[in-house]
Amino acid sequence: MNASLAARLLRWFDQHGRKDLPWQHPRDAYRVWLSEVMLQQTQVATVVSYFERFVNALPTLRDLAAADEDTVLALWSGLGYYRRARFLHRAAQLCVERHGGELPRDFAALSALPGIGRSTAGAILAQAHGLRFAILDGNVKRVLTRYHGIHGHPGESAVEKQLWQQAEAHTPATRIADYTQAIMDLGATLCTRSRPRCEDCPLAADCIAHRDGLTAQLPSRKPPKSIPTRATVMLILRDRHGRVLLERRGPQGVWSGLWSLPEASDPDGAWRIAQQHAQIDDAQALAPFTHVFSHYRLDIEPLLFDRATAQRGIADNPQLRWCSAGELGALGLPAPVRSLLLQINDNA
DNA sequence: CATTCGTGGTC
DNA sequence: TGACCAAGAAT
Repeated sequence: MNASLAARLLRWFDQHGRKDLPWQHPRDAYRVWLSEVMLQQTQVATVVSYFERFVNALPTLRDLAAADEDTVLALWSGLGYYRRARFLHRAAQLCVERHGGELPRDFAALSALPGIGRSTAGAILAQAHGLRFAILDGNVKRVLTRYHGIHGHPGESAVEKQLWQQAEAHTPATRIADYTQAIMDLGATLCTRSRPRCEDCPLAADCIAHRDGLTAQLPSRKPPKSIPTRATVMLILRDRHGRVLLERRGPQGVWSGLWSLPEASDPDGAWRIAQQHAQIDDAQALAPFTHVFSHYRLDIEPLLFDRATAQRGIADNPQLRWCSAGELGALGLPAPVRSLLLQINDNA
């Protein structure tokens, strides 16, 4: 009989696991939490630089709680899923109000905080405090569906329930933090979605998918669904000093809370809106492009109104601001908007 | 339970 | 080059 899955994973981890990730040194609750939230639906290679910049600017939970939202969103800008940043910020403030400025060590209190679900709460308790809680992220799902030969998309509740059950069952009594890291490392480095390196895997001996040649079929794909296409005109109002008019987006919907360009549904509407904000004489259509979200694609037509003169009264509206190129770095901007404005500035 | 949240890399 | 998807959670 083979040694337990956990024992084999830990032995493998001691030799091949990742031990230099920036959130592992030091491995305190705040840093683990921040890393776990950044890593939701986001790969390690993308997160590392964001993480280092974030903890450098806001080294402690109290620093985060005391920061203003623009600072937090600017640090998050480009990472996507901006609701994560707003939840993170709010959760930090709740910790100061209710938990003495620290993350609670209690599962219920932890997972009651915004942005912390079952898996993230388990990861924090396991990695920061060595408590026996399971995680179930994409890596663990991939490892367990293959190891146990579980069919059906992991998003289905019945499948997910089964996976949680296995995740709990495999979690050992000791070395919880290492085990948690080990199973994620296995999924990230060996048990990858395409071309898994089963020849190096410590679990291959009794892995059902490996035995039956099903590693390419598991985990089961999400049933395909077509996504709609939407269209928008983005207004680039630029004054004689090169400043551009930005508008803060509302709390709901995509890019919530970020600074973006004013939008219209068509060029005529764009002219109307432009004239509300500034005196303008001409518009120049820039090259349209498409931005793809996970649930729809957005066709963007940028319209440049150059040499605009700001109307009076805009200063009264806190959701509007004229911004120089140098100020953009301190603001949270959607990735395509930041890219667009950089191009404009390069050509001007 | 299905939808809504970004972005960049991979094949 | 376009479809797919990666350390999920909230509603």
